[in-house]
Amino acid sequence: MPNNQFKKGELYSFITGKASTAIARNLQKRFNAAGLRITIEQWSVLYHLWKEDGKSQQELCSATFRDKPSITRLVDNLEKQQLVKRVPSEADRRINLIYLTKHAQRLQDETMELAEATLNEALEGVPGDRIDICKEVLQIVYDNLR
Amino acid sequence: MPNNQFKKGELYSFITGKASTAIARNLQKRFNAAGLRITIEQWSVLYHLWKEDGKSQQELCSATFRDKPSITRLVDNLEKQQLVKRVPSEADRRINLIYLTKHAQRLQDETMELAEATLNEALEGVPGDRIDICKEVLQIVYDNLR
DNA sequence: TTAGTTTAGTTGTTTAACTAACTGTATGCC
DNA sequence: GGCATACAGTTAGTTAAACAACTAAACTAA
Repeated sequence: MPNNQFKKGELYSFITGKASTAIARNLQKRFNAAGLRITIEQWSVLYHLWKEDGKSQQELCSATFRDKPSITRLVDNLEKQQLVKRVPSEADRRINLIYLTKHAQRLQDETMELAEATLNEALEGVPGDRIDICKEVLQIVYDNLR
Repeated sequence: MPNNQFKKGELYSFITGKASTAIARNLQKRFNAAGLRITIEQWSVLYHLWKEDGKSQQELCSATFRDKPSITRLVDNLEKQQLVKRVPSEADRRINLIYLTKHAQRLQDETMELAEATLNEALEGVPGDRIDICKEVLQIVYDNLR
């Protein structure tokens, strides 16, 4: 059966992403309260560098689902805050490799704990198997539209 | 059982809302392709006015989950494009009531069809009962954090 | 009635997203 | 080698979000 049987009223929240907006705001507040002067968008870049340092800007584009100008400016701002450093690739001089500074390395544990706290608050009362289904649906949505 | 049993890897997508970003971009492209010069954010304001015309800016804040400055500027831009009109309330002169113009009324059917098309594409292959669960989880997340 | 408070909306500043146009480097092909 | 093309990243301009500070109107309580 086709799935245009969802009701019109459901349309809005899916499109506007109220849930993920609420999550992002909650985490940003936690960062602010902890005196961390980084934005969620900056954190999302650091997140992928913590997983693997020295990614190119292009790789950060794919990883964070952002376009090139967005990454240029995020890296600009992260560099101003001395959290990352652009290093031209030896092999291909078009490429910048982005490396974490010591300062940014130290942010990992604290911010990941805050992120987990936000998710625990967000998902309170939701059984694990429902979270899994939700996650799977969102992954399919992402794959369908990418 | 507590639900901090979700794996770290799941953390990122929930927070960054990649799925809703993908949905919004897809719908924006459909608007552009149809020659409609409105943003998703503007559409989200119109959406609530189509449901009930003449809302105050404050009511639009709650409905769209945006803050007051955001609504001020969205209404500014919608007014520039002759899509809405600010009308000072007779009863309380602090309040602006926002009314759709004829032009905006005509946009409803076309944009709603495009939004449904986006959601059909996004949710292709997802059984209806899984969509329901996903929607419920996102609603709980929103309620938990609001 | 008037002083203090709340409410509705606006303005200013910084950060980010999107599009388009641009620079510089690498690659592929003849 | 030289030219076309593709690729990595930057710059410019518009729209939007978050936060703080502000104006004006309405309410409250002495």
